[in-house]
Amino acid sequence: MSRKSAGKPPTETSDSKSARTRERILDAAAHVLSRRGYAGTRLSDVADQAQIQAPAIYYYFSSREVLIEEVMWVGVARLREHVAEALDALPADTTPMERIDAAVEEHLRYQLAISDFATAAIRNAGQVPEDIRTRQLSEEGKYGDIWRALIQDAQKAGELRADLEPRAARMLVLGALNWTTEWWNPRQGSLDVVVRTARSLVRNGLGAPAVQEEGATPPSGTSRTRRAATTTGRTA
Amino acid sequence: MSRKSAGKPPTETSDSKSARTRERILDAAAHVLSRRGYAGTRLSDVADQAQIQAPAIYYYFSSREVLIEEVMWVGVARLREHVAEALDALPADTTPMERIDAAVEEHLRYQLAISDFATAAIRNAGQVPEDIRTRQLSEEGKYGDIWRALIQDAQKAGELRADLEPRAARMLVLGALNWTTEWWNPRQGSLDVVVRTARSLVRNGLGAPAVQEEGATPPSGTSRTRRAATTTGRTA
DNA sequence: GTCTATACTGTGATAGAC
DNA sequence: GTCTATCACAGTATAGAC
Repeated sequence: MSRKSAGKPPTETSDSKSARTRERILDAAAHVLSRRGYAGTRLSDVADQAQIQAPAIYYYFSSREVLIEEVMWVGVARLREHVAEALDALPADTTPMERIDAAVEEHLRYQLAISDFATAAIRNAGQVPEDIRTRQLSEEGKYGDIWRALIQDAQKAGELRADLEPRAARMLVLGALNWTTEWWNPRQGSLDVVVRTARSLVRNGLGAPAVQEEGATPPSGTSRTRRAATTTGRTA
Repeated sequence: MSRKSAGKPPTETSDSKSARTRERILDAAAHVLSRRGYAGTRLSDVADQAQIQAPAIYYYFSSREVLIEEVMWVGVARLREHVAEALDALPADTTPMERIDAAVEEHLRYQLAISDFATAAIRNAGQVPEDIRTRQLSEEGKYGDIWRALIQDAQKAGELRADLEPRAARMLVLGALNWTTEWWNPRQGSLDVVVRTARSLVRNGLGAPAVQEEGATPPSGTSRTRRAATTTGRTA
């Protein structure tokens, strides 16, 4: 909310050519930022990637810093919105552990879909200047809150193993998920396999052994697992 | 192995003043590299941190790139050596899952102890130039091999849950561990708690439920857990 | 071994044409 | 809206004093 773009940026959220160019610059910046890092991100490279000339960037973003900050922000904010919506769409009687299961899947699929933004935000979190970092931390905090609640609910329901410290458990799980951008590659193994393994790892890592309800969340098949646990019950 | 340092670097591995200065520069470079990133690492900042003047760096390292590459290399290599030695010290009858348990603990404790080097290697893995990256990947591969073997052994022994894809499981676990440098802070919760939570998470996440052998690896107490599973059996 | 002084290169940002 | 031209500055690397 309240991106502090310069003074002239064209009618935001419109679908004009201008808005599309702006989005192209943002995509290009995410691409460069994720591979070259904060200090290594040159506007000339962003411009090349976006197929415009460097000075044109200043028409849409008031400075290099503002552009980079928006990329980092988008990386976390879109992920949070996506996961939050998916969780809201779950039926009311979904158990805490099933909700965690769904969050793992949605986080992974979305993060790997917008991997340039996610990777940019992840890799550069600790390398940006203080002022960007402060605002970024508050955005990351919002996403962390979602997971804090998920785990707290599981704990209250007695579904969380007792020897786990909630904060450490949460960060370890998020670490496992975030790290996927560093090694997963669409050409090297299917996404479904990663999702299935991650769900299993997290569910069994956090939860008390077994006690599987009927039909709820079977050990999952292979590919069509997708929205098994998340949207299935929508009609129920 | 075979660091390609310039032409004059003083009698390596000696404990001369020269060798100590070299180590100070390396530490300083790790410090700066982990917070500023590859492109943002300025030799003047490294020099400030090491309490020398910038040009003095060139007496010990032939170029900025060589210095940075050595930092990245040290980050992974020392971790690998540490974990490998700890695993070798385990008694011969240690079960595969107990070995994984020990590896988790050793990885965490060592990584967080040399966090500047580890963080530098982790954050910049995807941002360094192609040639450094290539050599770095081979070093990371060696460490990955250790974990590949650990998980393969567990699989052969039937201790690994069947719905886990070995490679994905390995990378997810390593991600959870690596990511700790991003959030763990000595002043914010004890290391023992993190280690205990991580061990529990991984053991239950990877392994078949329960089937706890007598006395082997109890759910662990609180702090003195340290070398419980790792060195205990040294005499056995 | 370490410092002072300096050459050289590359990049962020702006002014102003089209 | 986008480009050409240009400025100012930061940072690597080296030569050479001590």
